[in-house]
Amino acid sequence: MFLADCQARLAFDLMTNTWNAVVVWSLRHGPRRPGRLREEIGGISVKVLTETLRRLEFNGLVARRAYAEAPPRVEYELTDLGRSLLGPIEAFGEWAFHHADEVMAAQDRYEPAP
Amino acid sequence: MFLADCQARLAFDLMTNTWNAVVVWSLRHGPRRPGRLREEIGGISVKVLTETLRRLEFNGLVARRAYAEAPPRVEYELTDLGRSLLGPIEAFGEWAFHHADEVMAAQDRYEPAP
DNA sequence: CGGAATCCTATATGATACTG
DNA sequence: CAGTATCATATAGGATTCCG
Repeated sequence: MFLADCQARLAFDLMTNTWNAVVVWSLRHGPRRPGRLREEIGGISVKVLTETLRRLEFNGLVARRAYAEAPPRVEYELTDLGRSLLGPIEAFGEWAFHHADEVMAAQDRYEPAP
Repeated sequence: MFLADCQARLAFDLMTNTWNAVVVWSLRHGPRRPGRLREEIGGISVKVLTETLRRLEFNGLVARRAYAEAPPRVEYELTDLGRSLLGPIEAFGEWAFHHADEVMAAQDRYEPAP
């Protein structure tokens, strides 16, 4: 189905960035301003959040709206395309919820081959 | 549901490595030797494949079997835990299959904000 | 406030050569 | 063949500073 140069590699390029999925997910309930996104996400620098939002915008997952006010106000929200990704992302969230303990147990058990 | 330090961040750490999901997916049909994995995946170096397999092993997704033969033979296969990840991975593959054209169209349309 | 610019560091990846 | 070691590079990420 995928591997090498096929289309799913595209989806992987979208999701293998550390923050892409996290930011998409944090926009699931509606438009958000960058400052609030940073609070909700936690541990992401201004620079990386901006870069991530630009990348998501470039790929059509997120729309940016700037208002002509002072101080400036900007909001980001998911496009229809971005919302269509919430299901697959949630599938991973569900997986983690149900299997995180097994992963951690495996990590404890692990020892390198001789 | 996730963000910050919760469990789904664990799943993200598993999937945000460029090759983790690709390698798991390439093992979906059963045990594979490293050489064949490299052929099927394409574009992955020996070093990175080895590192990825070690990481998947460490997290309990993949099992390694070495046979005492000459020349050496090694096989990797998914554990039950690894197989449980195929569903979520496939969800992304399906998404890509259905939306790749929209993403590419968005990329063509994109122009940076002034 | 949003974000661009700069600098610095850590990590990821690849190519190559070498070992058992 | 499987895997390690080494080197070299590219990318990601963070911290800080400055601007409109």
